[in-house]
Amino acid sequence: MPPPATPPHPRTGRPRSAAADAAILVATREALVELGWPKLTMGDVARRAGVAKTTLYRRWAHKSELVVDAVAVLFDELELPDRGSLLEDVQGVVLQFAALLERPETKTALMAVVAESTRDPALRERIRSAIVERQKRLVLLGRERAQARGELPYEESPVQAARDADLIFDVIAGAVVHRALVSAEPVDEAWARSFTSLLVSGLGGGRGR
Amino acid sequence: MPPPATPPHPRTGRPRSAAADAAILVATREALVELGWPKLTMGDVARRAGVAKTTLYRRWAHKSELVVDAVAVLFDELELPDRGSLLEDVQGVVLQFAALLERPETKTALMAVVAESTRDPALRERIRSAIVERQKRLVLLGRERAQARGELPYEESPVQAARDADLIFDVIAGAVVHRALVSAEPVDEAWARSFTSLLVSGLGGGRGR
Amino acid sequence: MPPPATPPHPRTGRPRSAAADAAILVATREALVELGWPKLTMGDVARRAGVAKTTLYRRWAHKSELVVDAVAVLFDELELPDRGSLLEDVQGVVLQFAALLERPETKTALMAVVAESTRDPALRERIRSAIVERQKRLVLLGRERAQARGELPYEESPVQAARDADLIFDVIAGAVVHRALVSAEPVDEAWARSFTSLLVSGLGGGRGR
Amino acid sequence: MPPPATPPHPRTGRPRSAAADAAILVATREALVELGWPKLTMGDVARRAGVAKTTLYRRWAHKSELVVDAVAVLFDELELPDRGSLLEDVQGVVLQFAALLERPETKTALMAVVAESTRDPALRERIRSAIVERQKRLVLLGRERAQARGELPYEESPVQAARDADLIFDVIAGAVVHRALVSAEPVDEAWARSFTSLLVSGLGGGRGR
DNA sequence: AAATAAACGAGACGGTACGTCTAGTCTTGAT
DNA sequence: ATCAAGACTAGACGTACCGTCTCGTTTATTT
Repeated sequence: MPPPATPPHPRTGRPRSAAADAAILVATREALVELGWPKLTMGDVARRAGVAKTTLYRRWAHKSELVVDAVAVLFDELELPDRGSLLEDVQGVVLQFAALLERPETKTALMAVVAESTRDPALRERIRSAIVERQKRLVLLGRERAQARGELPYEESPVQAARDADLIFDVIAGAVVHRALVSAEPVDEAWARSFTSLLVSGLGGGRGR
Repeated sequence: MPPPATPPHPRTGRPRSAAADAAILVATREALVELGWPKLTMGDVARRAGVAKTTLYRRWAHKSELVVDAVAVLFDELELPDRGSLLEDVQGVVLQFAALLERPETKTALMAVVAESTRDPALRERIRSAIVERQKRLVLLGRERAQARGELPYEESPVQAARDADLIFDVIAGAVVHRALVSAEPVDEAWARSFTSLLVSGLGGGRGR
Repeated sequence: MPPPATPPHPRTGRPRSAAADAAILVATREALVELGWPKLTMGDVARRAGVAKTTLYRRWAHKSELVVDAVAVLFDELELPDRGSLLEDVQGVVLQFAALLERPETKTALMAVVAESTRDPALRERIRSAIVERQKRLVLLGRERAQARGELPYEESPVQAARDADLIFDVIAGAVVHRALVSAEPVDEAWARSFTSLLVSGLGGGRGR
Repeated sequence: MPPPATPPHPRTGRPRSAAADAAILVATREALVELGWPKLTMGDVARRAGVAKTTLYRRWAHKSELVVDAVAVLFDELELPDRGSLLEDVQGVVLQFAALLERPETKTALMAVVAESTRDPALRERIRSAIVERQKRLVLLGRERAQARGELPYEESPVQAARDADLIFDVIAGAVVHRALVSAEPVDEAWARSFTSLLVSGLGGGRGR
């Protein structure tokens, strides 16, 4: 996330410190771990980053935008190793995602910024572009593999393919988030297996529509 | 919501005003609609309810607990009218739930209190008992009906039945919440149909297992 | 200076703490001594007084008003002991006033609030009522004594008497302040003698008008 | 005001802009008129002068020194036209001085820098040399004229002459400043007449000593 | 009827974060 | 070495809100 808010006159004057950018994001993650979202303050982040509050506000207008940028990078660590079958691939990504949501930075921050975003379109867009859209790649990759294996048919239209990917993303991410944060129950291997099985075979247990 | 925090000596002295209880919850929902979670203040709620701040804090220790109670009652309005098939029943509850999440009170408050609860076990418990557990009734009822219709088999063990209900609840609620609040896309009839179809038949379209 | 700014509804609610009033004024004088006017901050005064900033701002809207009230009481310590002659009485009060202006609280604060008052009529009025008008008593007393001793004639009209007192006050206070703070030279016994002599006898050395 | 702070190596590199010097002082006076001392900011002065803040700080180390220099030149406009008698000469200079103190630049700035100077010896010296000492010329000139007219005796020793001039300067300037800024009453012709009369004849009305 | 006990409205209290502002310094590229 | 531009550190500003407290008052139950 190097240049979060581009300055209007990029030529003249002293350039912005890239070191400050990085230090602030690191400090934000640290503060999230130690304090959690509600006790994280801009002043504290500045102090941790060894930076003046002005420097922080010059880049991020609000706490929520700063936190989105600080946390987004963690989501990029998610991977989809080929485990041989659709079922096992989904199961793997579910557990990875659950582990990510167990990290104190993300656990405390994700729902908070989403909550904030319900009243702030700019923040909503930032969440979408920095987190949501980027992670759909996992769904696309998983489907490609399953199609190559013959586990799933090839989509008939690209429009429908995109819609399906969105749906599957909401179902997987939504279920894990809801289990982990709302129901506040562990997302362990057993749950992942049950969920994956349900997702692949359906409520009817694969006995038809 | 009956008296939320029972006083220690319930016999003597002036009894608590039931009118205040109600006025506070109404005022809280009003404030949520107008201001949203982050700008809702205890002082403002007290002013709207025509009540002193003391009266408010005598009943709810924190802003988040007040909001949970104020919002929980809205979830009790969810119903599961018998529409003749499992598919249509799920579709109906999905749309109802989506409509509820479109209301400004719930939209702004639900994720906020969940976010807060990641660091506050008491709040987590309050959310679970006031919202999560109460709404699982919809899953249980839906399953009973489907079993009666022969659309679903009867569970073999009560333990497994409970686990399955939890799972299904997380999947349905999670998908809708994620679609509506995180992806910030509309939960319309088309999406509800696709989602229901996926849920009932699975990724494999009913051919798998 | 107990009630600096009267609250609008004096009956209801928790009454203001008189202890806070006193602690704040003491803390202000301490801070003036240690830091001087320009480095005195509202937050620091609050900290010293063991009081929240809110409590301070509830009573004094601006730093300058607080300082006027904190310093005014020091001026009330000025006295006019009867030393037997007009010349010696004036000399005595000049030295007392000079000693007061040497104290770090007053030295650093007096000119600062006067400077501020050039743009703030309310502050100007506060200075006038809290300091200027109260100290004119010294001129009035000194004149009475001199008249009783036959050193000065009785005034013909009360209006003229008031005007003369104002004039003499401005001359004495002005000269001492200018010598001490603007010229920044010591106001010692020798200077006090010269000044008194000039004041009583005039430039012409008493040889006529 | 020639270059206020001489650079260490006056030979090499780009020479300082004399236009900047002038523009800064003009801008400072403008800002004083519009905003007054407390709201005058270095950034604003720089903007008004069309100059970078660096350029400003290269010449004046602190806001107060800049203001002293900007204001000092106004005091040089004071004159002592020969009005024929000591009494009338003093009266004239009193009214001129009062008019100067009525100008918003000086009214707001003079007491402010004096206040600042109570804790800053360098500033005190700058005020003394740029304002106080320069204006003593008026006292010296007035005395010479009065001596030539035979209204005042010639001093016996030059040391005593200097002391007397200092005293008279403090009395005149102090009285006018105190009347105008502390008592905040108008210095009009009537007051000037009363004051001059007191100064020349003394409290005893010329009968004393 | 009087006494007791808790609830009530009002608003002051300590504490703390907010986001803005200014002082004065530093870093860039251009003159 | 100067300049304009603008980022930088440091820290005060005055406001807002939280959750607690201290008043005087009200309303019930218990004596």
